[in-house]
Amino acid sequence: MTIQNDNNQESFFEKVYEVARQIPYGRVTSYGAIARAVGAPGAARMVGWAMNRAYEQKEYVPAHRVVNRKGLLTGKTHFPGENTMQELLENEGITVINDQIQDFGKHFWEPRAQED
DNA sequence: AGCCTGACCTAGG
DNA sequence: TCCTAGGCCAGGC
Repeated sequence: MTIQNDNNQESFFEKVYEVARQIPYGRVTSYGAIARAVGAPGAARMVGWAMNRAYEQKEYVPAHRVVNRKGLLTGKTHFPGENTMQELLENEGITVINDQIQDFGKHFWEPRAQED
């Protein structure tokens, strides 16, 4: 049975948050990857915006684990403080140099819509 | 109500 | 191979 029906009622943001919460500790993913996971391949920009509102969500959303496809911390400027995002990632064992995640492909985690 | 912007990505020249 | 343009959905002015 298709799971899409159940979750389809949830708005784009809700899906994004759900997927974002599934990002394992010490892993990172990209906006576009999440966009695909929620069924909106071209709406990568929206994902970033959803992350902007992530802090308003009841459940914690690891927005710091979401970067662009290059592995660059493009959203770090939107975090409180200066290197908050980088510090959070480094705290999880991810090396970040000059806003660039090292071994990005190694830490990359491809999300998938809740089909479990 | 219309135009512009935004934590991006893919495609075409 | 680098650069330019368009698309995506929602919110602000």
